[in-house]
Amino acid sequence: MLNLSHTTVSRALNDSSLVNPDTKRLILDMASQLNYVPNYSAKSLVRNRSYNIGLFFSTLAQYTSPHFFYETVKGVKSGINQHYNIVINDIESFRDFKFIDGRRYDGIIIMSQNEKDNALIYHIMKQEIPLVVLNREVSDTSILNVVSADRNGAYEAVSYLIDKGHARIAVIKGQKGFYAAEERREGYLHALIDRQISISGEHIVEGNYSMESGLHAMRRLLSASVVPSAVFSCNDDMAIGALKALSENKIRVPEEISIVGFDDNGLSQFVTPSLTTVHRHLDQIGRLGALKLMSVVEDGNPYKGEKIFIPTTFIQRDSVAGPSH
Amino acid sequence: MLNLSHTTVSRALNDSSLVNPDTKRLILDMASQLNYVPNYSAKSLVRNRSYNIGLFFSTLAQYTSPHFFYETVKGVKSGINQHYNIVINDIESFRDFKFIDGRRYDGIIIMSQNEKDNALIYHIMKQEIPLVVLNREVSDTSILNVVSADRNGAYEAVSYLIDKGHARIAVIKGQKGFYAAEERREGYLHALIDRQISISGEHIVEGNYSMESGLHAMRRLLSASVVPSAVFSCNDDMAIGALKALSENKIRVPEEISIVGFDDNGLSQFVTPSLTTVHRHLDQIGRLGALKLMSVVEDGNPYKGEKIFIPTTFIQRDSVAGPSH
DNA sequence: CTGAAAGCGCTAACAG
DNA sequence: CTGTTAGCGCTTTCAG
Repeated sequence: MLNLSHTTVSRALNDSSLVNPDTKRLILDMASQLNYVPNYSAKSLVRNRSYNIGLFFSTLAQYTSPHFFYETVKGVKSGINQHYNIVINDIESFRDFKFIDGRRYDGIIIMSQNEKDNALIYHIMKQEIPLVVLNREVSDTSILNVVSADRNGAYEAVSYLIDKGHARIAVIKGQKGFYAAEERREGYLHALIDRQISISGEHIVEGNYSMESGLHAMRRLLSASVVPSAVFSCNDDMAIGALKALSENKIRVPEEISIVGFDDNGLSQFVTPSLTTVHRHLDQIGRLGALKLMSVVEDGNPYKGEKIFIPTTFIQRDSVAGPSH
Repeated sequence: MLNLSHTTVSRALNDSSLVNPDTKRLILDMASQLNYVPNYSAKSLVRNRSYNIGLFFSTLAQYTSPHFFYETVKGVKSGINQHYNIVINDIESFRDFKFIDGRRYDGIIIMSQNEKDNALIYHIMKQEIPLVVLNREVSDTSILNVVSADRNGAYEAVSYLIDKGHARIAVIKGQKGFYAAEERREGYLHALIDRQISISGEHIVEGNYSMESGLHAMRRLLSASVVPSAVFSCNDDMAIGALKALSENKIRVPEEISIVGFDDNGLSQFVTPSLTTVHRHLDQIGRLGALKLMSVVEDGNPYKGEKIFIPTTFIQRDSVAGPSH
C-alpha cells in the first residue's frame, strides 16, 4: 500500500521515535482512513499484557449497597486510562484464584469490605500483579492502600453533638470485627474523652450495620435507666432503623433525641427528618486508587506500598438539635 | 513430562473427543497439579475471541441511579459464564466507536436509557457482534431486546387506585420522548378508559423524572380547580418530590391524597409514608439478556431478533388509601 | 487416537 | 531511520 514494512507501520502506530515524522504522519493518515483497529489479542500476546484492570468487590450480594457500588465504579472509571477494560467481579464467586493471574489482569483494585479478602490479596501479591486495596486498611505495609479517614469523621460528628450541648451521647456500634466499625467507635470514644464527657456503659450498644439492628439497638437505648439525648450511629442504615424505633415510640427527632449517621449512603437525605451524617468520598477513594494503579501499570513507575487516608465531610441536615433538657 | 505432544495436551484441556479418555485424565491431573492456567491472550488470538462481554450503560452520570446500575450488573453477572470478563463502560465516554469491534468483545449488552444509543447499536450491528438491548424497546426487529412491561404495570397500578374508589386520578408524566415514560402514560390512560373514568386535562402534568419536577408537578395539581384524590407518578423520584410538596402543604398521605410511584427504586420503601409502587425486575431483565447472549456466543446458536417483555410486580405499601370524600 | 507443522497479528532484536 | 527475522502460546489443519 504505502510500500513500507509491517514493522515501520507498527512503530508508527505506537508513536515510536524511530520513524521519520513524515512517514509516521503518512501511516497514521492511512490507518485512520482505513479505520484500522489493532488486534488487542495479538498485542496482548506479544507484550504480555491483557489491558484488563480488575475491579473486585468482596461481594455483590446483600452487604454491598447500590450506592457503595455505584460510587466506587464511577470513581475508579474516572482514573483508568481509556485503553483498559474495567472488569468487574465479586470475590465470593471466584471458585479458584488460579484464574487470576498476571496475564489476565495488568492490575487489580479490590474494594474490600471483609477480612476474608486477605486470601485473594495474598494470592495477587504472590503473582506480583500491581494491586490497590481500597476501603479497608490492611496491615501489610507493602500494599498500596487507600481508605477513608473514618476515625476522624466520627470524632468530628460526635464533637458536633457535644458543641450542640449534648452530654448523654450514645453509640450504636457497627459489625464486630469490621475495620471501619472499630475506627468509628474509636472516634466516638476519643471525642468524648477529649471533652471529658463521661461514658456510660449502657449507652454503648451493639449493631451489625443492618437497619434491623439499628431498630433493636435504639429500643434498648430507650429502655436504659438514663435515656441519651443524642445517638451516634455507626452507619446510616442503622440510624434509619433507629428513626423507626423512635417514631414507634412517638419520640420526635430532633426535638427530643438527636441522631447522627455515617456514610451518607444516598438514602439519608430522603428519610424524615433528613439525616445529619458523615460523607465518605468513595468516588475519590476509587479515583485515587485507580490513578495510583495506572501510574505503575501504564507509566511503569515502581510499585510501592503506601497508606492514604481520604478525609470525610460532615453533612448537617435535620436530625440534630440541642438537647431538650 | 508425560511424553505427549503439545497438540494432545491442548486437545485434552479443551475436552476434545479426539483423545483417549485415559490420556485425557492423565493430562488433566498433571495440569491441575502444576496449576496450569491457559494464556487467554494466545487463545484469543488464534480463536479470534476475546472472552470479553461488554456491558454498556447510556451514561454513568446523573441520570443513572445507583439502584438501576447495581441491579442490572447483578442480573447480568448471574447470566454470564464464568470464563468471560464483564467489561463495564458508559456509552457517553466512547470517543470513537471504532474501538468497539468483534475482536475486543464477543458480545455486548446495552442497558439503554436513551435514543442516542442508537448510533452505537447501529455500529455494533454492522460489526456483527452479538447484541442484546435491555430496558428500551428498539424498533428494529432483528435485535434481541428485553424490556420491562411498563404499560401493563401502570395499568395495574391505576386500576388499583380505581378499585380503591378513586375517580379523580392525576398523572405526573415522565421525561418527554423516553420510551418508558410513554408506555407508563399509556397504561394510565387505558386503565381510566377501560373503567370509563373521565380524564381531566388539568390532571395530566409534565415531569422529567427528577424529584424536583415531581415537587413542581404536585404543586400544580394542588392548585387545579378540582384537586385529585390520587396521583400516579411515572417514577418514584417524582413521587418523592410530590410527597414533599404535600408535606409542605400539610396534606396527609394517604389520608387526604394517595400516591403511587413506579420503579421501586430502593428509596421508595424508606420514605414516609413508604411508597406503593410498581417494581421493575431489572435483575431478571439483566439475567435473561445475559443468558440469551451466552446462548449465541457460547453455545453457538444463531442470533435472531426477539422482543421479550418482563412483567412488573405491583407493591402495596402505605401511600394509598380510599378517597377521603 | 496422536503428532508435525503452520499460523493467528503483532512487537522486539538485530542488521543495515 | 527502515527492513528482516523470529517468536509470543495457543488451536487447527493435515497426515499418519
